[in-house]
Amino acid sequence: MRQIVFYSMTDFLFSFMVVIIREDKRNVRRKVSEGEDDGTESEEERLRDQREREELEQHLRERDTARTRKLTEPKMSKKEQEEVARRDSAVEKGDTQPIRNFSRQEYLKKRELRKLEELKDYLEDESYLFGDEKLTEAEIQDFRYKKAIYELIKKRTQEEDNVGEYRMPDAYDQDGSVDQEKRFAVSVQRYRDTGSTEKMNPFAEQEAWEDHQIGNATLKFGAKNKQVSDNYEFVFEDQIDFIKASVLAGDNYEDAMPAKPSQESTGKSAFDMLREERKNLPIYSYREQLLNAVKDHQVLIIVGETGSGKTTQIPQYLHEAGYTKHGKVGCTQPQRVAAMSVSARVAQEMGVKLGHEVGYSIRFEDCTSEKTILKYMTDGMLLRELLGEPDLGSYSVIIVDEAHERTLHTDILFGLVKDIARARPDMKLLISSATMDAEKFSDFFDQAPIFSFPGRRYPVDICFTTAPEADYMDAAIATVLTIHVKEPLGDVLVFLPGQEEIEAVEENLKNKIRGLGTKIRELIICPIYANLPSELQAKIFEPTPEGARKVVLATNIAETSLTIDGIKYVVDPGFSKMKSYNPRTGMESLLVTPISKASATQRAGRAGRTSAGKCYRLYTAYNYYHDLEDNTIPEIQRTNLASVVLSLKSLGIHNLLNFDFMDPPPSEALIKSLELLFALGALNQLGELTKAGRRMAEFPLDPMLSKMIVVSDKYKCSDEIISIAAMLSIGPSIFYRPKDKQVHAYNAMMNFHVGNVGDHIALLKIYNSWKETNYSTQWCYENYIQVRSMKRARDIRDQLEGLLERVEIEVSSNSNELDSIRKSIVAGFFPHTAKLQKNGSYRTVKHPQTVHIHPASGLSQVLPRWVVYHQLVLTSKEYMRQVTELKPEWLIEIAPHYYQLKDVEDAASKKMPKTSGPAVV
DNA sequence: GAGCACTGC
Repeated sequence: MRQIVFYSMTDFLFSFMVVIIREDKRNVRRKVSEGEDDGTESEEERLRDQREREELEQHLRERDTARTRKLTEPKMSKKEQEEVARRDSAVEKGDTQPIRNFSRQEYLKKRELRKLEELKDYLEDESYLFGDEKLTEAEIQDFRYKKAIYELIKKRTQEEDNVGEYRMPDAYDQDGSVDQEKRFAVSVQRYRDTGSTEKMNPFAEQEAWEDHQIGNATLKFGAKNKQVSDNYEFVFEDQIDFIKASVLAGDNYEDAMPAKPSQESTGKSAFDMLREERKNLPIYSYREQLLNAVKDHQVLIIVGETGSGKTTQIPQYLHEAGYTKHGKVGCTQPQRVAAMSVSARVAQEMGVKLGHEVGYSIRFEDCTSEKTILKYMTDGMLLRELLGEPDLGSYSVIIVDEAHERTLHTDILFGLVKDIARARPDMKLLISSATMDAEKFSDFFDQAPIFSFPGRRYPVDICFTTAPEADYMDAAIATVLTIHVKEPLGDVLVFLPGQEEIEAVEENLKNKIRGLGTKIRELIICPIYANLPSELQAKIFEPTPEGARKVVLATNIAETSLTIDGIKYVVDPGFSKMKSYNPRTGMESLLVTPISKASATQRAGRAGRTSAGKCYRLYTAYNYYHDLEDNTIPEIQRTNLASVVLSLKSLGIHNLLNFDFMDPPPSEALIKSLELLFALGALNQLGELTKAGRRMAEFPLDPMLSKMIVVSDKYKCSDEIISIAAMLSIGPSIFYRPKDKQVHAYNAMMNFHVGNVGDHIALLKIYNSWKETNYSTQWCYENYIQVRSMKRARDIRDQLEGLLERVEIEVSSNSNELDSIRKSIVAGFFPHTAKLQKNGSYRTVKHPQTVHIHPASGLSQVLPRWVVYHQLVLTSKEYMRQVTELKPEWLIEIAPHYYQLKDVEDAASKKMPKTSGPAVV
């Protein structure tokens, strides 16, 4: 939103900046050469200079036109253009006086008012959103987007009328030069003083920045022959101004951090040292208070920053206080790795073997025994345990750790665990979270007391840009280079939304570095995202060589999932990709969205893990306070709930709409899921779990996949079906497509689609081929397939195979009968069917909407008349992913309760050509 | 001929 609004202004000033930058470059060059031969340039240098300038100008021209093209704002009138041209020529002549008088603000205001009028009627009427004529999700997005812009403009014009023309108080000296310190002080003051932030002029920063830039122009051109300041050597084209707006306080950081335990320096045993270290943790001094609080209250909210030791220490304290005498202490983590590493650490501290008194339990791996009293596990694992032990009778304490992350499973646990605590007064419940949202947790858990203690962290300076950035990627690159040149050594972490952006930035940075040559220190660029093969991922953990700097370009993976030591600078453009789910259409989409304040804080905190750090936010403080949400929308409100509903039903929760959610999901999503489960035969008309439903709930899969497995018993192909289910549930990360070998990768993939068997069967072929090569890694490389994904598929398949026995399904193979495999698929996915239209698109059968076969599908060129699909995604179009052909009569045969003859008969009556491919009209 | 943030059972 802010990008577009401010775009025009940034762009407007761009012509000025070009001049400034050009001049800067010249000055630098001049400075360097002057030092050597007293201002006289050699011919060679002059030519080089000229060439460079031409290159620069060419580059700027290109970028200029690119930006102009993007611009959606109304163009300036001819008169206005003439005025600007006149001012421009004044600048060229070095006569800067007129610029300061130019009524830029009036022009902008006029233009915005015009825009306001255009949008007014459309945007003040909400019925577009809720009227009879339903809009698509994309249209609604667009509407909201425009509306937000409109609100901003409206607010601004109103405020400007009240405030009058903006002037920077006291920031400029008489002669027009800028006192930087004063100026920053004023800027900072703006955020401190405004008790009611509403009163702030939202564009103050923008204008301050503009004034500043113009001030620069004045300074530079007025001082052409004067001495240029000497405190820099390189000037980057897009250097960005930051203001330090706040400090993410480090808690107790000045307290002696325990020196890294080094075996040789002390004569103590490792065990003693661990014990010493435990006493140094911030939580240690609160031990007695904490235990008293646990004794007095059944439910307790614990707030402590990361690094306070709460995850490792609290269970031990509880054990020492005797809570493990009559049951286990269970501690949930959102991630597998966390559960494993934390339990290993605790076992070490307690001097026991992992898996005995201290253990962990995650999917595919249960490292516990009968002796286990402290059990770490993933939240989803506890949810699975609840299916077998609904009152958690074997636990005396449950700790829900990292509750602020609000994962889907954590959110469900909240409701369940709250209910159990009411029924079991002897059970203690601790909810542990980082600072955010403590009150909300307390409210939810019947006003449970909050126990908070400090963590240990170094302070992080937070810097905002003084002006919004039009292109966050350019800005990120510029910031990284500025840090590299100006700041002391220390690694940099850049957050980017996705793989594509990371690759682009990597490329661009490398080019820039090459251009700068050997004058700067070495810069090592490490990309990291989940789909990156693990051997390349490991690169980020390699220590940085002496004298060099490492730049880590990361997705959200670096926000919570992995921590990198040695990061001192964080660059945060303020965006991430977020999945959203539309229950009405059943469509998923992945959108680049602004992050929340909570994740901004989390990102900033990544800079202060091993020493004091700095965080550069590529947005303004105004954006931060006004445009960012406080918290990220919890996962439960933006996901498909079918499997959640099935689990809850099998836990005996009948009235789901009244289930005690901390943030209830949209009821539409719940109802959709209930409908689906009813159609699949997992629920009866009363909403009770059927026998089939109970069997389906055993599988840790989406209900449609579970149904497919349960039905495969009938078609005697369960062996094939569980392979397909495993492959489907690892998602789209099976294929590895390096940019330079796209064609090879594509051909390799198409090998599995020979005979147009459909994507499901192709997945089966991939799995079986891999199995035949004895799970060969080499085979994966040859076929551009990700080994990691395949290994996961094998794990899942093994687990499913084990579960088959539990629900009394025989493993039976019938690999020659592809149709029976297809029928099993249809039996699970019959609500996901679509029929070919004359124009080559598809229409879903039950809730008609236009969709297309995803280009990555093997059938995207074949276009069968009827297809069953695994998933709908909204990207550039509405796409069906993983498609298989079916015969329409199967629908009547398999799902007579769902499809009537009329749903499928028109295909038979209309004489469509038998050959595949769209009919020509 | 598009595009895949991240977890988890």
